[in-house]
Formats: sequence, C-alpha cells, structure tokens
Amino acid sequence: MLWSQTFIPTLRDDPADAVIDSHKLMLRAGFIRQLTAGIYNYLPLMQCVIHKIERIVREEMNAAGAIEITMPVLHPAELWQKSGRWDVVGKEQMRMKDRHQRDLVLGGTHEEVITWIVRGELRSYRQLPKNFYQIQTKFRDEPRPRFGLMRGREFIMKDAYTFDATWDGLKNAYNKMAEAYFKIFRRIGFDVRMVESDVGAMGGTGAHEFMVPVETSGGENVILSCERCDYAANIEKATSLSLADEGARPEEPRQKEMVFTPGMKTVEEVTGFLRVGPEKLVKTLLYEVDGEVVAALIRGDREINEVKLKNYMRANELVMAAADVVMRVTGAQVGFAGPIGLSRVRIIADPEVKRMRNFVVGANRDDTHIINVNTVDFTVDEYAEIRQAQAGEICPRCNQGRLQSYSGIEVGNLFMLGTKYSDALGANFIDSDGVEKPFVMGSYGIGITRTAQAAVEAFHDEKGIIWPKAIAPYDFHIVPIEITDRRQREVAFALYEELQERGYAVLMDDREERPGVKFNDADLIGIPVRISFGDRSLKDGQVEIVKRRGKEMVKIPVEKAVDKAIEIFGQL
RNA sequence: CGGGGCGUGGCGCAGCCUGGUAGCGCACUUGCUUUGGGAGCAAGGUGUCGGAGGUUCAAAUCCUCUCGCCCCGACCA
Repeated sequence: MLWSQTFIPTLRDDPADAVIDSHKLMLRAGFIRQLTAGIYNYLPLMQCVIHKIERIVREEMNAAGAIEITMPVLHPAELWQKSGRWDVVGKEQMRMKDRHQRDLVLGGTHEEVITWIVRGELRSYRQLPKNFYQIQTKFRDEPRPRFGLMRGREFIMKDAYTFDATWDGLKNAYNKMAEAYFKIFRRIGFDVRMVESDVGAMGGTGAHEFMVPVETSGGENVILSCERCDYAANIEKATSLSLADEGARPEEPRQKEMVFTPGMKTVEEVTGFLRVGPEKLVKTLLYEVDGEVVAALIRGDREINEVKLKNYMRANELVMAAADVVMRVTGAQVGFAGPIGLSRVRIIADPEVKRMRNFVVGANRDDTHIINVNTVDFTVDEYAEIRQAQAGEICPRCNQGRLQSYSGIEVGNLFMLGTKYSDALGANFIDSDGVEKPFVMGSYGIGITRTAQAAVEAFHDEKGIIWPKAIAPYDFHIVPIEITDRRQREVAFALYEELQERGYAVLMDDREERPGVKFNDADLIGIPVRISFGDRSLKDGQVEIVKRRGKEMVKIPVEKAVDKAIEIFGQL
C-alpha cells in the first residue's frame, strides 16, 4: 500500500480527550476516530489489525472444532424476557421499538439467540457436542464508556457457544476453548494469564478471564495471583486466607460503653479519635439489595467485595443505601450506623468479625460510637465471606504462597453456563437413555477491538506503537527520504514490489514530506520493520533496515535488502 | 445517576474574570529557498465562538435553559 493512496491521518499533538497511552496512540497514529461517546470509526490501519486478529481467532477456533455462523444484531424482546435477562441486564441493553411498536434489543451477547437456533434442531445426543461462533459488532450501553476501545459501547467481539449432553462434556469443551485462547493470545504475542472470575449477569457455575498484564494505567482489572502455585483470580472473585491474628490471644470481653465522637464519620476519623487501630472497628455498611435494606459488617481495615455480597444475596441490584434511607433505618446521619439495635434489617457479617473482641461500632445515634463491643451484644443473621482479598494474604489454594496483585486488561472470557439458558428457553435433546434433557452450555468471548488496544497498551514506547508482528497492520514500512529523486524512487518501488511478490504486506511512504515527518510517523504507527534510504545510503548502494522495537540498524546492499529484511522479520 | 471540567477555523489552544465587532501555533493553498529525525521566508483561504432564549446601544465574554464530550465517583458510613 502506498501512503498517498490510503488514509492515515496522524496527529502531531496529543488528542485532548484521551487519557491512557493506548488511546492517545491509536488516535494520534490515525487508527481510530471517535464518532460519539464510546463509538469509534476504524480507519484503514485499524482495519488491517482487526483482520489480522480475526484471522488468528478464526484459525484457532476452527482448529478447535468450532463452526462459524452470523446471528442477528436485533433480537425480539420476548427472547430476553424468557431467559430472564430482560430485567437483569437492564440498562446496558439498548432497546428500541420498531414501527409496529414491538420491543427489540440490540444484542450485547447471543446466548438467547443461539439457544433459539439450536432448540428443536439439535435433537439427539448423537449430534453433540457442538460449538458455534461468530465475529460481530456488539453494542452495550456502558454506563461510562472510556479509554477508547477499552470500554466502548460498540465493539467487535468473537463469541462462541458450546452445547453438550453432560457436564463432563462441557468441561471438555471449556478446556478446549481455554487451550484455543492460549494459542490465540500467545500467537498475538501476549503474556496472557487465565484467571478465575465472577460469572456476573451471565449466570452459570464458573468463569475465567484471559488477562493481559500491563504496567501502565490502562489496566481495568486487578488480579491477585499466588506467588507459589498457579492460583490467579480477578479481585472480584479472589478469596484468601486472612492472616491469623498471629500470637494475639483473645482478649477478655469488656463492658460496652457509649462514647461521644463528634463529627467522626470515617474509619480513620473514629479510630484516630479513639486512638485504636482500624482493625478494632467494625464497619456497618448499609445497602439496598433489590429494595431490601441490608447491613454488611466488616472489619475496619477491610474492603467489602460487593460482587461477593451480591452473589451471596442472589441479588440483581445492589447499591449503597442513600443518606435518607440510612437516616430512616438507623435514626442517625451517615457515619454512625452500627449493628446494635438495628432491628428490621438483615445483618450479614464477614466471618472475620466473629473473631474480633472489644471493638468499636456506630451507635445509631449522631456523634456517638460504642466501644468494647462483642458479637454477643448483637444478632448477626448470617455470616458470609464478603471481604475483598488483598495482596499479601495467603493463597486459598496452596495455603502457603502470598497473593500478589497486578493490573490487567481482559481480552477474553469463558463461562460455564450449564443449563440456565436451555432450561429457560426449553432447549432439550434426547439423551442415550431416552430421556429428554436440557443442553449443558458454555459461552466464550474475545474482544477483538479491545485486544487491538490491549496490544498497544502492552507494546509501545514514547515515540509510538510497537506492533507485535502477528497483528501489525503491515509487515514492512519502506521510507525513501526523497521520493522525487529518480534513483530512490526506483529502489523504493523495486523493494515494494518484490516484498509483496514474496507474500508480505508492505506500506510505502511515498509522500513528499520532510524526512523527520516520515520517520516520526513511522515510529508512531509502529510497523515492525522499516527499510529506509536516501542519497547518502544509496551512494554506497545500501539501504538501512531498522526494527521498530529496539534501536539497532543494519546497512545492507540494495540487492540483498529483501532477503535481509525478511530474515529480520522472521526473527521477530 | 452524583460531582467536576471543557465546547472558539481541520487539530491543539488563548481571549471570557473587567462586554466594544475574534487571535496564536500546527495543518492547508501558492511561490522561492531548503532536504537523513516534525524546515525558512513571503503571500493567501479558513470561524453560525455547541444550540436556544434573555440582559444591553453593543455578547465568545453577563444571566437562564439546553445539547455534547472528557474526567472522578458510583463502594469503604
């Protein structure tokens, strides 16, 4: 491709609206342009990258026995009402009415549709297992789109769905997909990690995510992994063995006592005022869970894991109680809630609270706390693990290693759905024993466009993008310094044509621009191997070959340039 | 949904507080010079100042409403 023929609108200045490096670079390098919040145009270079990612995905999916189809973007509301997700997915689901006033949704995922397809068509266990996939634009009305393609509202996704007769079959299919995902992401060049994750609104019995670890601010997820064994989980899901209160023998319970704590609302304020550590306080957090007010109790220095709480409650919606609700329930301002005398409210406590002695709680009265409280002083309805695991705690799997945390970008996910959708939509088959049973399903996603941005986030420097060769928009970038010079022009086109004849994708910068402009643009767009030359090098019959990653440059006679460039490319 | 910020030429921004008829850099066009890491000189084109309403002799500037975009939060009582 000739630069003059294509469309690569590079920007000299950082775009004002971008924050993280990958977003800035994709805009600056002319890969994407935003149309409206969370919705982007994919320009020619991006299109090349998308095609390359899609190709890898297709190859590995096909190799894993999956079959490609395309499902509609618009779905009738009834399908989602039947599965029960009409109410669960709620706001993220774009909805509209057609001219007949029928409700439609823009599909953010396709469990319902694929189940509808299979229902009645796959009738026998002999036709199983099956794995269908598609690569398609998806739409989810994210509450807050951000960071470019990282959390857009419209994005390209590969989604696959498996149908098995048994749970063992599902596990097999699941493992096969996991293997395929490792192949896909390793081919792209990622140091990808598979971590346990929450099932979220998808439902089902288990889930994993494929994460690309990043050191920049571009990671959206926090991952905890064991330094000794292979345990790794999204922090939303991660558990840990809380460090035993080492050496501390239980205190004798003391008599509880009200204390005046004027204006002391936060854990820091209260514990600072009372001169105790935050681990001596029990936070009482009030939530509205599907309309019911619930009090969650947790040690002062811990974080609540709302996902765990929500899952424990089997709730659809969980939000912090509003100030007026807190006032109504506790009779006090926000900041002074406590479990003692909190009637009519379900109290759920983290098990850690059970081991605490003589702790501080709010008194449900303004400017008042109670000290030397013990669990005998109030009633806990249920104990449930609702605390967030933290780095430094003990691994729940091997009981030995410490957990460490890092941030990652989710590029793929796997869900063991089980029979949630087949049950809801009545998708059954006749098993070998003659009994009608629901399909055991799995679903598996890869964010194609997000994967592209994750690559930029993972592979760039201060000058621009450094595409891994598997998904680079072009393999070679030819940069003649002065295209109007006859000799340079001849050499440029000779190299351009020969590389293409040998099966490579080549971009040639045939613009009449200053060398600096071309070199800077070359660094920006990040094609793996650059071949450049001007009068100076051609005088000696040589061209320069430079890898985008790293600095080393080789000079090579023109006649050997193609072979050498291909050799260098092959070593990447 | 809550809080904050920003909408001025294609892009990045100044001007707004203190109202007086719109400016800078980049980009673009033409010419000359230059030519190995974002050139120089000269000439030139480019704006419903997000939109609507209001105040005023006069509004980019003040007021009201509205639309859009970005950031933080949506959790730590």
